[in-house]
Amino acid sequence: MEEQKINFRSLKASCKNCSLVELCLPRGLNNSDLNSLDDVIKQRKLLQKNERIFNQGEKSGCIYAVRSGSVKTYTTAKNGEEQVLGFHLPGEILGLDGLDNQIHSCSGVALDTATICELPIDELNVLCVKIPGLQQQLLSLISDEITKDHTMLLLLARRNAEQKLATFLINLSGRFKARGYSADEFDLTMSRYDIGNYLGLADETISRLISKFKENNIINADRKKIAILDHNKLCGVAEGDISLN
Amino acid sequence: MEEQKINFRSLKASCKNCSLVELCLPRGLNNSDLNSLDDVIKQRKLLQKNERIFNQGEKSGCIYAVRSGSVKTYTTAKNGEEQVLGFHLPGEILGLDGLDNQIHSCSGVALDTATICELPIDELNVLCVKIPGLQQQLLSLISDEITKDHTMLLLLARRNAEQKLATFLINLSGRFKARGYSADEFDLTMSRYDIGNYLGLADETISRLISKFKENNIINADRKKIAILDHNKLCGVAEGDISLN
DNA sequence: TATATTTACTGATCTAGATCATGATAATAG
DNA sequence: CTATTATCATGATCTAGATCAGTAAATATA
Repeated sequence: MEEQKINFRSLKASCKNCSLVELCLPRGLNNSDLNSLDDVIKQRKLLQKNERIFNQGEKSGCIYAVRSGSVKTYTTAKNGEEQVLGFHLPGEILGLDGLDNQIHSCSGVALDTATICELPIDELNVLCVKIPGLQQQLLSLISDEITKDHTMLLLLARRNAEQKLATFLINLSGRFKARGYSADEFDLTMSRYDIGNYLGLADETISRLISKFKENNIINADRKKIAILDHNKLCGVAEGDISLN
Repeated sequence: MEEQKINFRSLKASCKNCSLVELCLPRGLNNSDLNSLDDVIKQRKLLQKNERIFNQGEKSGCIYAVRSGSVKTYTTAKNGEEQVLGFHLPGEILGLDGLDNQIHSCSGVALDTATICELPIDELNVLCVKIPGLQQQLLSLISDEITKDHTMLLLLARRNAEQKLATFLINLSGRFKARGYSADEFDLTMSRYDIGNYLGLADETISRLISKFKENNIINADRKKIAILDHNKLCGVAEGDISLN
């Protein structure tokens, strides 16, 4: 009974026929290498909203790829308060902070119904020796992660609320586009509170800014539904070239 | 003439007899592995204050270890403004954002007279296959870097000015201690401006806070000279348990 | 279907920290 | 040794965004 439940939740899918092959870890690998990678992937899990993928303080021995849905990662401070570290879309990798196979310093949780691929680090390392392209791809992911964090430090330290939210929306838009979705119309899976937490702002500020962007005909928004009406202007706000009334 | 100058600046030193062996990349390697690592290290450079180690937008093909002195890393935004990403003490590694052997997304500059070890990434990768301990150590450094960045995101997004500066001082103190220096008395090599930039604060705020910490007998400070008088209280401020008048 | 709970929006008020300004001290250059 | 420049400290003022408060709409639960 228990086992059947687990089987039901592990999906039969492979990197080889995954549409994310050009965005995700397997990028650039040939067919035979893809098969080796598929052998290593422990299972693909279907997660419901708010289900955890991995937990801060625990050793999972895996990194994770989002296959569908969306995920947020966050750290919990000593006093219990949370800091959202990122939102992750299909094809994006999370859990790199545990890549030395030690405990994770953050947690990952599904923001909606999501499918996750688990990649055991030990087996991945063995495979990296055999497949140089995989090693390269992994290094590239690490560098990207560090660079992304640095960009975020700049955003948090030097930008005002308008710039932060505009940058956030432009970034999301670009990532949706890269995945074949509309760059101008999309649904947010995270709450205003999560966005505010991520950007170092109060959730009220996020609401107010969304209203302000609407008044200025830069975006349209109805709760989670977002439409970008004027991409250039939004970029102007993000860069600080335009300051709204 | 030119060549002689370069020779003069490259120092004869090896990981094997470096006092930082237990803090730096070679941690945990045996003597024979240390020799292999020494063979890979391109050169050790002596840098004067304000000399660059690597530049944002350039491909250096190396990661770097601080052997003596101190270093800051920073990104430069499109509009030219800088964001300090970190200050680096002896035994610490920088340049991991270029580990995929692509261009660096930040720059590194000496804060005072410093010695730097250059580690060519390609050769390091080859060596990692031969020396599993080195691979493990490198992964550990990467995970630490990502975790450190995440901690910094939390600090920037959720902490007030007092907490930020107190956390900064405690962190520095601990890193000095780990290197065999006094945890309670040390010299800052960076300016108030750099500290403020790093913590997302104005330099005036840093000056004011240092004065406030002095008034509360938590620290003593005379320009760059810092003495921590009450470590517990400083921790209390960092945690937000104590709020100063 | 009714009720409770969460999420989003908006107004009023407050304050932490930015900004502007000035002087003092230290480091550096000439 | 003196002049110049960078760094640091501190006062006065201002404001972006937090906090507090209340309502409305959507979602979840009974």
